[in-house]
Formats: sequence, structure tokens, C-alpha cells
Amino acid sequence: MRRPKITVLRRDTKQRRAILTVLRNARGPLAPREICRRAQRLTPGLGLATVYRNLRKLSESGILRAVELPTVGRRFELASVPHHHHFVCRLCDRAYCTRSCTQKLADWVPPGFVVESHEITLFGICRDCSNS
Amino acid sequence: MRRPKITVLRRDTKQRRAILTVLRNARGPLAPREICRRAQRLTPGLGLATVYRNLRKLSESGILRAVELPTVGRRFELASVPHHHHFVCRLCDRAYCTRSCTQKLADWVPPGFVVESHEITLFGICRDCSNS
DNA sequence: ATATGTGCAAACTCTTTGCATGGAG
DNA sequence: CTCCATGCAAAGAGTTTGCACATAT
Repeated sequence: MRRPKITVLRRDTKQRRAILTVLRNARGPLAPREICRRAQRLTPGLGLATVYRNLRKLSESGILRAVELPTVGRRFELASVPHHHHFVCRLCDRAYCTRSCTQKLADWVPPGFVVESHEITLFGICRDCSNS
Repeated sequence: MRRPKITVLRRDTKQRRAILTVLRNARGPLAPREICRRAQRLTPGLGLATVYRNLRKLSESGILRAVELPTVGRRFELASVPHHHHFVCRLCDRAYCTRSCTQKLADWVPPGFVVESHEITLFGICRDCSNS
């Protein structure tokens, strides 16, 4: 049983700023390893554990959102981006955001079940991979 | 870049039969650990590595399907079950199958992208957890 | 000055693999 | 009798945690 947790961010460090900058400049959700790689260009010496700690705290405090993408694993994006879903390219594993969401999913479940949120992942081949 | 693989099942062992029996009797996709736990009641001494090897081979040969459920991880179900999606209870982590799927998702992506498949996961509270 | 945040390494979980033995064909 | 499948233990990925030090407040 998972339980929610409230976290307060008490300090503004260059590591934390670098991680947020990376995600602000990303065009889709990124994996922790990739976030670390990119943030190290802004903060040399940044450790992977620090990235994980910040991703967790920033998620708990509502600034980031963890996106669990089937097959390619957990990635992170800014929580401020409006409701959307993701497309995963099966050739390059990159994730793209889709804008649409025209679902009425609440009535997919039997009486007694309550739907609180949903996640839709599309799989296929992205434009870059089609053209090569 | 992930690549498909063709596997042939050459033998019919009691371990493999136990794993299939467990999944045939399940009312939703199960995690490897849980499959092992249940199958051990049919085949005492069954090792977790054997479960993983069989889940992989049975999936590669098209008998099982791996279902990557956001937040709760990879689970397995019989591939013969017709197209459906899943509901994950955020209190007990159990996964249920949903029957409906009324999506026209192919036009959620920009030109140049090809949608080959999709996965929809609903999150909420299941009936059992509502009543307690 | 205080205690949160960081870096490193060790620990943990999930999954895969190497190797000797077992058992299906 | 042949080899694929199994069980165990070790090895790998991804993620978390303990500890001493650094630094934002």
C-alpha cells in the first residue's frame, strides 16, 4: 500500500536548479540517468544519488511528475504541463507528449470502483526513425 | 533499440505447467514474485529464476503477454485474453482487467508518426478497498 | 550557527546469467 | 541418451540509504 507524502523544499541549490533547467528544456519526459547526464553539464560532479533524491522530493512537492512508461521505465517531467499522454518510439525509445485526451474512462469500471486518474501510452515509430 | 525474438518451447515441465495454471486461474495480471509464490504450492522448490525464464520464453513464444503497469511494475497475463486494459487500485496495488476500449488513438500523433499499439491504465480504488 | 543538501559507497530490489544436475523427448 | 530446463548463487541494472562534509538560510 503506497501512501502519499508531503515534502517541503527548504533550499535552493545549484544541483536542484540544474535538474529543473534540464527538464524545462526537454521536449518530453526524461529518465534519471539522462537527467543526470545533462545536468552534469551545468553542475559538474553532480551525483546520480542527488538526482534521484531531488526527483523524489520535487515530485512529492508537486513540481515534477513521475511518468511510468510501459517498457521503457520511469521518466520525469514538469507537473505544470497540462494534461496529456505519451508516445514511445519502439526503435529509439524516446518519449513524446501527445496533446489530445478525449476519454470518458470513468465508466470502464464496474460499480464500486472509483477511477481517479489514468495513463495512456501509445507505441509506434516516431518521425525521426521513419526517415532513416 | 529493442528487437523481437522467436523462441520455441521444447519441453513440457511441471514448473511450466504450474506457472500457466496459476495465470489461468488469476483474475488479473500477476507479478513474477506472486506467480512464483502461487506456483510453489503446485511445485514445491520452484525457483524464482525458473519463473523468470519461463515468463520470458512464454512471452516470446506468444503464450503470455507482459503488461507494464505504471507505478506497480511488470506483470504477466495470458496472451489469449482479448484486447483490454487495466485498473490499478492505489490502496492494494491489485490490477483488474477492464473490458472496454473505444479509442481512436491513431490520430493523436503528428504526421510522420505511426501508432502500432497502446496501453491504458486506470488508477483509483477498487471495490474491496472501498468497503473497508 | 544550524540542519538540509550533497557526494560517495554500500545496500536493496528486480531481473538475468553461469554452471552443474535433473528430467523430458 | 541428448540436450533443454531447473535450482542455486553470483552478477547486473536501477534505486535508495548511511555517513561525513559542504553550504544555503
